[in-house]
Amino acid sequence: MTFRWKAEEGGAVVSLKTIRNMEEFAAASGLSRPTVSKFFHDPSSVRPSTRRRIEEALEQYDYRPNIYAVNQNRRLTKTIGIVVPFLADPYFAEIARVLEMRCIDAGFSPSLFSSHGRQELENDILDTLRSMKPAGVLLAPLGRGSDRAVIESFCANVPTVLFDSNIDKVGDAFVGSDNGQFTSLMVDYLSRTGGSPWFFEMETPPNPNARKRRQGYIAAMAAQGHEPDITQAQGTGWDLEKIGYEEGLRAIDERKGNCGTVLCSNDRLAIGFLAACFKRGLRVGIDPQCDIRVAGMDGHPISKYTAPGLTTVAHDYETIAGRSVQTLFGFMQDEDRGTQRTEMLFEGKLLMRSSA
Amino acid sequence: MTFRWKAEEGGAVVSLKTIRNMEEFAAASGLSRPTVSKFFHDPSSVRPSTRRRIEEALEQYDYRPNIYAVNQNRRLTKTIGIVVPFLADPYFAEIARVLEMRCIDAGFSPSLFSSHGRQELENDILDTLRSMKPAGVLLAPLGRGSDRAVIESFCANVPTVLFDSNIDKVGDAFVGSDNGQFTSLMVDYLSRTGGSPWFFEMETPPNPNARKRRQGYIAAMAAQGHEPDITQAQGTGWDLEKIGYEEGLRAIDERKGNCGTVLCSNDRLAIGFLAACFKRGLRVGIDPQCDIRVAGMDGHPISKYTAPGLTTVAHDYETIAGRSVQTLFGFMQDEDRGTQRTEMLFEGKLLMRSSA
DNA sequence: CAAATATATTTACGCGCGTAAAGTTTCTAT
DNA sequence: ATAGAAACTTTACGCGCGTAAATATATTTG
Repeated sequence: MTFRWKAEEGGAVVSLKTIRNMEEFAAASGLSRPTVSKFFHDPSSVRPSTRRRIEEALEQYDYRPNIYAVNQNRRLTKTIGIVVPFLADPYFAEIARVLEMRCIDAGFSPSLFSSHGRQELENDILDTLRSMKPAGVLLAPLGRGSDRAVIESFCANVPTVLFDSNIDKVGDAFVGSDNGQFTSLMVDYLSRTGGSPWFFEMETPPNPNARKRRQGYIAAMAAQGHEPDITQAQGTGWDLEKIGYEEGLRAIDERKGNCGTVLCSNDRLAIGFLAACFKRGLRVGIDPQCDIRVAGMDGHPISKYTAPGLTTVAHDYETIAGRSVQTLFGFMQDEDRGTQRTEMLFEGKLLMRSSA
Repeated sequence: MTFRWKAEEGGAVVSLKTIRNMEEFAAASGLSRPTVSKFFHDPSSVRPSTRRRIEEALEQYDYRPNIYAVNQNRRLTKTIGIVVPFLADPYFAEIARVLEMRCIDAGFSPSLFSSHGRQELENDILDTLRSMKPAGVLLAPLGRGSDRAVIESFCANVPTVLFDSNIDKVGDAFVGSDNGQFTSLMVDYLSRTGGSPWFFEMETPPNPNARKRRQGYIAAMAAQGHEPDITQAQGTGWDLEKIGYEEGLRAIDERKGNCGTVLCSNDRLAIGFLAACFKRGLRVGIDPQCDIRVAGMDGHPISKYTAPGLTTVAHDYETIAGRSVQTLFGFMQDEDRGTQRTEMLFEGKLLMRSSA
């Protein structure tokens, strides 16, 4: 038996047995194991005096129940899985951060995963996650790159709320941004303040929202009686600034400086495009003496600090995160989930800065 | 007992019992549980013919051992903890990504945590992590904001490699960048190509590397016979671009346009500073007709796409990640870890772009 | 083909905890 | 004070798997 010695405030010394399990901890606090077990399940479920005794013992011995033993015997754990397609993307980093905080505040243990843009990793993650018996999962799927069958079967077993990218009829709910509104809002603004924009996007974007944004652009232009004017960038993967830069150069050259106003499908593309403008000596901004106006969409954390500041439509991060978690919690209680699937779309907020 | 029916290719139908545990799975594959257990521990430890039988059964039944039961009975798990101070910072997002991939490739399950810049969360994470019995932990501590005692006691129990921020004598090893070299390299370059820089940093930076960079700056300036010229930005937290922007405006105004060359303590600060320059109408660049040269340090993913491209010193991400993981694996085997602590510092690479 | 060796089986215990049932003590309310 | 409820203790089983020991079977070697 191991002993360690701990100096008390008064100078007295008390022998502290190293606690190996709940049995020993219960003995140390002068209670029975079932009572202590009850306490860890819900501290308010025991008598206040009992609770105090346990909490005092807890300070002395810093014991924690073995999570593996606990989780083995629970049907469901207190874990909430959070899966994003690409964590190195600041948008997902930011929303994951907010989601994590909300889960922690609600007394759950978030477990964060990134698919790193790869289908086989997304599948592996869902496989792992299923075996973790999570209380629920917040999933932003790869989208285009997802294996629908895998995600579908996963959602059949685990309460899941999809966010960011929707997959038709999969999961208990979807929470995301109204991409159509994003584009129509921005097209409207750009048209009023200068001229209607051409659209700069990827031909094969990694994220399916891009498609909705394109459709939104086309619709918004049509509503104003304009022909859509779309330039598609080549390239695949998540290195969006690079693609925006390189293909931006090409686009600028093709248009021979006659650029007017460009709406980029997302902020990272726009950031690359801004670099391309700088490279070609184009002055960017809403100011009449400038050569081109550039706008983006997403409200990327850095968009405020580009030169010039990027005019964009920002996701409502807080609301999306809040509603995702809240919706998930609803389904976690619900016995007969799967009966009705809800979709929630939130509007973006126009951030007028000096680039357009 | 639950049955489900599965149509075979030939049209034949086979009854598939739902496998509940290793016992049932062993029965289904016509083997004993201990043998199957051995297989999952190491597939090559059973006879090839046996292995084939299990793998075939595995395809039919997609059974996975209960991770909680497995981990309860193992002294150590196959988990590797990865802890970063702030995941929404692209530098940490990027290095975490690389670390994760390396762990996966080595057959481990990375578990990713962000302290979100808060000490109490860092402590909680370490607490959780300890109870997870991880094989090892890769820890980038908050640094200044860390609770030394907590980290120390954690490292005493778990093989831990610190990265990014060093804490004196804590952990089995430290792997990071040589911040002194970063600054001396940059000061050297800037002095040769224009004039020696003044230094723009935070007064109370969230990351302790900032201190080393300041010292490096002072030393490098002294080596060239110059007086150091340091401007300290106010503000706390991780919103570095904002601080760089707002305090950058102040610094520019104080210097009345007479700015010369500025070296920012890190790229995010520099990005904010660039925005401040743009706001004040200062032309940034190495070109003689520009008003100011701006340099940063870190090799931030976006630094290439600022306008103008940011001259900076880049971390050797791949090497740092690789050596961190490799070092950790070494200590994981080692029985008498703790005898000697190693520190590895890697040099940064100068990225000459057009901002300085 | 027999002996030597490698591999599998059988049996059994332990891990740390959830949880149910029955009995005992403590609290609350009249 | 006393009944009744609430909380606790005791006892006991189960979860799914790791793992050790003894035994049985299969494979390799000469």
